[in-house]
Amino acid sequence: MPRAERERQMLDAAVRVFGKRGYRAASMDEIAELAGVSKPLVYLYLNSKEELFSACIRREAQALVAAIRAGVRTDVTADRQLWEGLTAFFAHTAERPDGWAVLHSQARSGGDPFVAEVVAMREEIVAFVTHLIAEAAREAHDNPELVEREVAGLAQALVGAAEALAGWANGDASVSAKEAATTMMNFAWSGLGNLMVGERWSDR
Amino acid sequence: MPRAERERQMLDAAVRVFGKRGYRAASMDEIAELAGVSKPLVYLYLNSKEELFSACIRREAQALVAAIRAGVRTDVTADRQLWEGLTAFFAHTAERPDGWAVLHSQARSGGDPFVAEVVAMREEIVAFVTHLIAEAAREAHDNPELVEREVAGLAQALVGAAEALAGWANGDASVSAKEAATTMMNFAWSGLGNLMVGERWSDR
Amino acid sequence: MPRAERERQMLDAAVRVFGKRGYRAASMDEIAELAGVSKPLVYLYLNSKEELFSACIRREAQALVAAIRAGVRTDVTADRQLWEGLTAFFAHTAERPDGWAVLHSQARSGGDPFVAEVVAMREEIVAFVTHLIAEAAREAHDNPELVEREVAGLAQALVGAAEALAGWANGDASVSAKEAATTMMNFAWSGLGNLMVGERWSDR
Amino acid sequence: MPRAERERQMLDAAVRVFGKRGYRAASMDEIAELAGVSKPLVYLYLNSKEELFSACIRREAQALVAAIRAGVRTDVTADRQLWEGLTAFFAHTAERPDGWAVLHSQARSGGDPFVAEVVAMREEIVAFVTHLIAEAAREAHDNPELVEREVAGLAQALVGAAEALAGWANGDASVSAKEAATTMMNFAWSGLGNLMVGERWSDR
DNA sequence: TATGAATGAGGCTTCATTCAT
DNA sequence: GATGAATGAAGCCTCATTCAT
Repeated sequence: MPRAERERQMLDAAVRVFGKRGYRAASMDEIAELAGVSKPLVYLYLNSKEELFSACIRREAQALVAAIRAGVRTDVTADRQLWEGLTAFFAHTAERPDGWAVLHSQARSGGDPFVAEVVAMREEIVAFVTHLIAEAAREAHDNPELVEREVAGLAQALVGAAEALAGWANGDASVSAKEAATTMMNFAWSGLGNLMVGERWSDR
Repeated sequence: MPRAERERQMLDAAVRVFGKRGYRAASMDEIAELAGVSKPLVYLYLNSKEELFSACIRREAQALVAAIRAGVRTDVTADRQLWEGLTAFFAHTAERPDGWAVLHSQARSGGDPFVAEVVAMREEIVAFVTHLIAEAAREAHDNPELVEREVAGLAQALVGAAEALAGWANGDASVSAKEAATTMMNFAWSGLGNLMVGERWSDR
Repeated sequence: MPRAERERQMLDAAVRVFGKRGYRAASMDEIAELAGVSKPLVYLYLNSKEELFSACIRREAQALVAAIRAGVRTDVTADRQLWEGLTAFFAHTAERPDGWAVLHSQARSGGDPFVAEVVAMREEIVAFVTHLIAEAAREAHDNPELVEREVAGLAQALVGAAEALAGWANGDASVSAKEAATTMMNFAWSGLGNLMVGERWSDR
Repeated sequence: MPRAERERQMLDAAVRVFGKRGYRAASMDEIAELAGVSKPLVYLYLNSKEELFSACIRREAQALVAAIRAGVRTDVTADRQLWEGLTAFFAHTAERPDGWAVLHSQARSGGDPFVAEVVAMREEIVAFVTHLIAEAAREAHDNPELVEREVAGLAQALVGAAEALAGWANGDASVSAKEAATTMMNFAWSGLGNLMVGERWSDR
């Protein structure tokens, strides 16, 4: 069997096991068995547990970012772009729960090198959101009161909210990607205060 | 030395080590040494690594919930209550970073029993937020369109956003609890759409 | 059982196993079993295979040097001192064959850190021999032709000859320490050329 | 590429790696890579690590013995023959340091089968030296006091001294083969006692 | 109350070796 | 003649946990 395919099998297995057990609790034995190969082969191709975990993080991070990019059209209004990005995000995390667990839960507790890798990906998404907020401000004739520092906080909050909703939507509640995205837009775009008086965000 | 104080020392050490290393990577040796006692004593008082970690989670969860409760007056409007709760939350997590790391990062990757414990605490906070949102809806003459299922999502999103902001405020950026809470209120109460046109939430 | 005694047991076992098998081929399992303890205890007391081997080298080197020093009186002529030192050396290596194997055969093939340690010990002995040769030159009214560089070579040769004789005397042939020392003196002090014409060195 | 040349390449690589790392620490991977061939080819030609190491020992041992034989004329006096043999020995070990390391340091710590092989070579050299000493005794009208057992010891000592000088001359000090051989002759033929009073051995 | 001494179990990693092409 | 792909076996090391005092 060619090397590339074997590597994919191994990464699939590793993402599954790391996602369920965490970095430390996962055992190379279990990963190798799930991949259907012997342990030495895993080491021959991926060198060490640490590099294997890094490879998982990188693969899943790139897949997630790519999915979001693919879901967003660039010739629509900022709020619409945000909605599309959120929809793609919820759809992707629902489709690959173990990959999402690796990125969201496990990479953060594995120590500095892994945290750095997942933080880099998160920064990319945060930057995208920040850009959308700035775009929206321009569309609304540039609100000068929105200082950069505050925008950064808003973007962090928005991403954090989406992350939390992803866990909730794919877990206890069973909510479609579009529903989750709409909830996010009502929350983040319209704001609770407006929701109280009946104003909602709508994708039409 | 009385047992209660010894136990507190051990829990302090355990929270510190678990917070920094994670459940699996933490070693009972390091905890005992940091606590200044011998390992058998740790086992005598706290039985096992698993129970010790559970005890840490419980203690930190109760402390966090108590801090939030203590910060919220009940005789003010719902949005004001929310602001006070957020302020208390950010202040507490800034004061006890290791405790917050245990609850937020480490407990989630330690396996089912621990996840359950921290989920229970989170539910308590989510319930409080849910209650506030319902209260607000009542204050605004009961907006009948807000169905329960959607409120649940909104509460999850709000809590997630706050969690993300906590990490951001105490980490890279250095933001005071009040600033963070204000950012949250602008984000969650006013909504980005309104911010764009210059409408902000204010605590006055 | 007190720690000091356990450590001695472990070092005894380690010297035996390292001496027979060499650094790489020796297994911590075999050492622990021969010492009558579990492997973790070996690690608790001696940290790693590398440190354990170093400890063996140091202990055996010090014992050998001490034995030689103890066997040499300082108030006799240089050739007599040399004879006494050689006798002590052959007696000691005959008594502790595994220790001698560690120093002579195994430490040299274990890599730089170990080589350095055994080289240091050898330098000590070479320095002692060098001193004796200089002393002898003084007793013979200071032969000015003996330049320092040549004395160094002579000392190396003498020590090398003794090392080779030790292996031979304790191995194939069975030769007493005194016989071996006498052979060495005939060889090194009188020289083959003189032996040919019947002149021997004698300890009387 | 013809088989003979490929085998030579492999042995060259193996001698280099075994000489530097020792038998156990050397890896077939490194040897194959240094030889520029794939591992299965090494096995096809040389069967196993053990046989490969044996082949290295045999090749280097034969080369050393051949070099010594080639350097000694048989129609000169015994001491002159000895001097020529020593010169050839020092020159050869200086030229092939890895080969000498294999024979001197590594083969001895690799276990019985290898020790036997290198001991056989050493015996050959010792026998040659023994023969020279007997020859010298005959030249000096047969000193009857030199019993066979003692001659064996003297030959061992002489060979050991030369081995030690080889390591010293090629390592720390930088001494030419002729200088080293002369030092050896002063030491072994004249004896320290005579050196003290100014009598040296000379090759003229 | 408190600890020095000790271990069973398990994980990461490496290596000599072979097979199918 | 030559190799990419693959593995059984074994070694170093760590850790949660207990016992005797």
